[in-house]
Amino acid sequence: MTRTDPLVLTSGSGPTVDAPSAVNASVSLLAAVADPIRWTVLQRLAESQACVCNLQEHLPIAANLLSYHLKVLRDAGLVTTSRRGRWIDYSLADGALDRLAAALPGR
Amino acid sequence: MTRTDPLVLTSGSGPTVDAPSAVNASVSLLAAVADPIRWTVLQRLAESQACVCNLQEHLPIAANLLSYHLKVLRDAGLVTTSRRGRWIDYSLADGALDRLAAALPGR
DNA sequence: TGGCTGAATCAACGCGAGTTGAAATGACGC
DNA sequence: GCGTCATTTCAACTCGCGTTGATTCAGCCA
Repeated sequence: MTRTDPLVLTSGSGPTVDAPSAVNASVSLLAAVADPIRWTVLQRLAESQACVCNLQEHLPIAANLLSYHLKVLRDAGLVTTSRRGRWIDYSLADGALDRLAAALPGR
Repeated sequence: MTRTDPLVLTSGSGPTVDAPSAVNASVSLLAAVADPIRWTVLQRLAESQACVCNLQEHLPIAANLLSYHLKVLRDAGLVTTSRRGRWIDYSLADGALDRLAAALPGR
């Protein structure tokens, strides 16, 4: 199980910053990317937006499984959707790559 | 379960790059960071090296649990160790932050 | 309206990561 | 030698993520 309680940290210097919220935000963002399917989807969306059927052509997985992972990316705020007739286009959310880079430790 | 079989991708353009290995390398690297404890350890090691006992002062977790997460970071090649008398110092591996940045999708 | 397609949702299941407690290893001082 | 401290390893457990199959929803066309 991934830790759910606060995980209070005592920073050596400074007014005891309650890092947990910032840490958990970064970690949940990184966890959304730390999956081969979701990583591949983001990589592709970084090139250009695409509808689900288009993403599916390049991923040998069931449609509902892809839909599940797309929902994870949506919940993480990394991708946005727009319906185009019968299809739904997915694209990278504004600043998604910047948010990811900022979520890495050591900065 | 996280997918273990190849996950063959068909790239729309180019000579059908067998991305799996590159994808899995990036994903496993990101998975090592996508944990609050390991994220916090890396954040601290990015400031300066530290012995386990030092890390432990700032993390309200059992010693063996910290040791487990340090092993994960070691196996990921993100940290290195050096024994100093009775203590073991952990420090960021060379280029660890660069490797992490390069593991993000969209580049 | 009806049937068809693209996509999301629901209800399960299985396995593995994270956690725990106890035992083992290694290094120092007496 | 013995005892203690710092750290790792081992065995067992739990719980959640990823996966699956079936169902539901939304939009198009005849």
